[in-house]
Amino acid sequence: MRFSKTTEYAIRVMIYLSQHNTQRLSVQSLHKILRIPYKYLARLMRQLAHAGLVTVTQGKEGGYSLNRELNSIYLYQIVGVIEGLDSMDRCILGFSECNDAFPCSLHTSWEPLRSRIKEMMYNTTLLELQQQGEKI
Amino acid sequence: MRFSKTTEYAIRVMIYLSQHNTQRLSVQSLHKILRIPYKYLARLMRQLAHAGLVTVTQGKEGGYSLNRELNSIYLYQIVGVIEGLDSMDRCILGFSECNDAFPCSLHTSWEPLRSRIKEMMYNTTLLELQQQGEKI
DNA sequence: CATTATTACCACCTTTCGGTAGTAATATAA
DNA sequence: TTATATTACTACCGAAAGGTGGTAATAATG
Repeated sequence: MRFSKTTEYAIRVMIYLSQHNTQRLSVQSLHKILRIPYKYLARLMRQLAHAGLVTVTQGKEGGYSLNRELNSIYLYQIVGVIEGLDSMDRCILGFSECNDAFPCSLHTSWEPLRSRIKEMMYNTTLLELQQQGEKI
Repeated sequence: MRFSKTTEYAIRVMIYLSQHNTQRLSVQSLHKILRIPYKYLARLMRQLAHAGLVTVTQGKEGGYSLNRELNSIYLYQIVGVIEGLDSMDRCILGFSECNDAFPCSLHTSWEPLRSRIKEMMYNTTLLELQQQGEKI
């Protein structure tokens, strides 16, 4: 019951970028600060850029920064890039046929929770997260 | 944001056993009915037996059945066998230092959801699940 | 123009998860 | 007591996730 490590990385980077919104940050510096493996992070950043969540500038002095306003980048979008959006609609037991009319045994217990999680991800932007001001 | 496939298997098997509580079921039959890979399921059943969730009888006519009353086997125990109990207390971003006093940026958003999920797993027994009477 | 700091790209490596195969041990039943 | 249906155990296989290394392309700056 968790995000993949890559999704954790993605969220952490996006939050960090939102806390340093005006700057352009290199993979090197993000790697050092967030302690995410350099090459792996480099690939991840390209993926986020490809998905349009960040902009990238090549060459010396280049790097990454957010592509849009903080309040227009939603948590579900970040998760969606890595795990796919359907990960948030999935039956907890993995049955593709599971729905309210033909529920699996866990459906009644899980559905309200699933829907709250989804709601949270669809309502939370980087602005809210940035305003939380992590202490960690 | 999901259980591992193995955890899904484990829950499905336990629910099936609870629906056929009096019987002793072989891996062969469970495999055919639930369409879980035979040898993989065999190993999983041994794991569940080792954890004390099911009892096993060897030899011809042998097989598995629940070890305890339906209302004394909790969902968290099944998940715990496969993913470990700490999976339900884990910070959503993977920070071991994350807590209410020193939260990560997602903590405030995630904590209420995490705690509801945990609550559900600690309050749900096979009895409730069996009574759901899945249509799938 | 040469140097340097960066991203881009590609191939590979390692670990974990899911899955398979074969053989030994066990117990029932004919 | 022999055949058979089961679990037990161990080793291996394959795919996916996570991680590394090297080199080319790009662009700023001296």
